[in-house]
Amino acid sequence: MKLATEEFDRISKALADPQRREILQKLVARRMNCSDVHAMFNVSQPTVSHHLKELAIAGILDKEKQGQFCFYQVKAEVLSAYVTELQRRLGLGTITVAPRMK
Amino acid sequence: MKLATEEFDRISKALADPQRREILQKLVARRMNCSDVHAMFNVSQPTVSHHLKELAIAGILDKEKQGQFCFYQVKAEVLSAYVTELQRRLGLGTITVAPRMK
DNA sequence: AGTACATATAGACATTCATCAATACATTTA
DNA sequence: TAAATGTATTGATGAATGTCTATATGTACT
Repeated sequence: MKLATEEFDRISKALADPQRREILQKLVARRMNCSDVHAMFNVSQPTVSHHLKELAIAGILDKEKQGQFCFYQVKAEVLSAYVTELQRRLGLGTITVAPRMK
Repeated sequence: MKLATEEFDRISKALADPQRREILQKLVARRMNCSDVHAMFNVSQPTVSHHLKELAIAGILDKEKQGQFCFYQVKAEVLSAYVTELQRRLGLGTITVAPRMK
């Protein structure tokens, strides 16, 4: 999977905010809905919703609505592609391992 | 080499700006001084200087003064450590290859 | 000394952005 | 239908930031 420069930059920006990065890390561990995430951090629900949206727009989260809940899930292939592209741009070895199963 | 969370976040931020990222990529190819970099982009010299400083503060550039020139060089071990830490946080395989020789 | 060149700093400005309170929208349940 | 719950949107606000011009600092050369 190849990332265009705009997608790459979008992901870089999405990862640049510590709060958003931490939210993402929680979602790496397990798929969750918005209020689950909200319960884990000291930010308001709209802020969580906003961060999840940014991550989804960047293409690294999948959004799945189930009734009144909205589950967010990491798109491991995109993250993997991002790291690969990052390595390439940084002149590092490009051996990237397939994402862990969950 | 292990990166603390603050260092990790600092690097993430440093990579988040497209202009700065492009400057970094040029420096991956070869060590350069400020005006060399400046000649490659349509931004002012102070802006280039600022970006180089940010990259240096983040720990991914080495600054070496030679007479009136100031050479900047990529610190490949730090970049490598960053990618490794990123993979870890994203739940991706952590096999990271040693940086290319130049 | 004085000029030219390389780089950094200071200060200003516009834009982006993380955050919040308030509210709207949607869905479930009593 | 009404209340409760989950999520998204709106609008505001303060802080961070990328960029510039002008200037300072430092170094080399004549």
